Amino acid sequence: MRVSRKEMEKNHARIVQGAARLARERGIEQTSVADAMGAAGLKHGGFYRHFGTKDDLMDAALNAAFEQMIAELAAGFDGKDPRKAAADYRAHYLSKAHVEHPGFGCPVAALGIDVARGSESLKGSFGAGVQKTLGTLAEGMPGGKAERRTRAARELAMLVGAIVIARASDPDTARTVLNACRQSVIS
Amino acid sequence: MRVSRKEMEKNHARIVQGAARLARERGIEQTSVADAMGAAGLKHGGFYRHFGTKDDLMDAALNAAFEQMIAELAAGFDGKDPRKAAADYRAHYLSKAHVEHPGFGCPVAALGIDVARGSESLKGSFGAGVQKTLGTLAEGMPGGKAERRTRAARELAMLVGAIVIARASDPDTARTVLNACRQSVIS
DNA sequence: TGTACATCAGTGAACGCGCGTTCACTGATGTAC
DNA sequence: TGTACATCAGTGAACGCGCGTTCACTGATGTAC
Repeated sequence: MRVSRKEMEKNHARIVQGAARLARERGIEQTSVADAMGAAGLKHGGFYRHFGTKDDLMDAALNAAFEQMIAELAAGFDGKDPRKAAADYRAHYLSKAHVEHPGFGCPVAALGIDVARGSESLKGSFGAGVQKTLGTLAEGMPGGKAERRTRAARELAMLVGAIVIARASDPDTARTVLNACRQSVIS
Repeated sequence: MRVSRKEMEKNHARIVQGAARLARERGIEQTSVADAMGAAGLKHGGFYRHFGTKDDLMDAALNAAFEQMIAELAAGFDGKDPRKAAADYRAHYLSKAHVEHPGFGCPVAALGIDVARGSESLKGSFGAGVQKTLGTLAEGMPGGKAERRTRAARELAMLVGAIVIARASDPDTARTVLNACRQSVIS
């Protein structure tokens, strides 16, 4: 039966958060509308009171995942030495926990290939998220303004590639690549 | 009707090659058995004369994609200055053509996330492919033996991350990241 | 504030579709003599 | 080499299943007075 507007907004947020987690764990196509509704404690029938299509949900979920990551990243830089913050973020990003729990991790590493196969609108949201990430990460890089941004882009590419490879490989190969990237000098 | 053993082997190879291309373009789950058979000029009904399950086909397709990439990579190193070969490979890897045509490109960048969500056997094949790739790429890196391998792992991570981000982003963001990685010093 | 009615968030059944897999069948290939 | 038969690669129809989406219905919420 009908719920209050406040309750509905909470449900909406729970659907998006659930979809953001499930999509990062299983993939966009492998996360069904019923899965996302179920994660919010609802049945699938009411889905279209919240979203026009599954694509709309996944766009919202992608944005939510980026917001989460960027908030964490920004918190790490807040009032701290930017060089140290960048080094800490790398260690955190390349951690065993991040490799093993994509559902709460970086959407670039978890959903990049899915988004590449998706709609232009999804790619727009993804690109915007990447740009915001680079903006914060650049603070921790050495050099002038343009140089910092270039280095941030390189750093993000290495981090994303390392996680993608680690998740898709046997434990030995994963360890090799993660260790190699942990030792990389930020330059 | 029945075809000769030689014809059957050719069909088998065409199914695997077609699946290797389609999986890299659309993803493993998004490539149907009928699609792979169709790409080989066959109807879907005969599939199970060639493979036990769809998973078996995708394992073969993944191995074929790695073989292709490693053969290309090795050819680039054959009899040439290893430093120059590594630089050329990077330029080739980060090219517009590679971003736009995943079907003939690196399986790490095209299928990494799919494999991460797949079976352990798929991850074993993937890890082995990564190790072989690192072995060749290491020849073009500076330093001692262990150092070269570490640098190769970092280089591959950056290349893979750059392509994943470029494919999933708007053209502006893609260009930013690709250019940043092209300029990176091999160290 | 209290009442009467309209609204609409959520439910559960139903739809058409594409999927992986199975199977009876066909007829060219492979083999035994 | 030639013949007779067994084999089996490929075909097309069929299966059960899960998917995204639709819809009639329910009853609590929101609103007009």
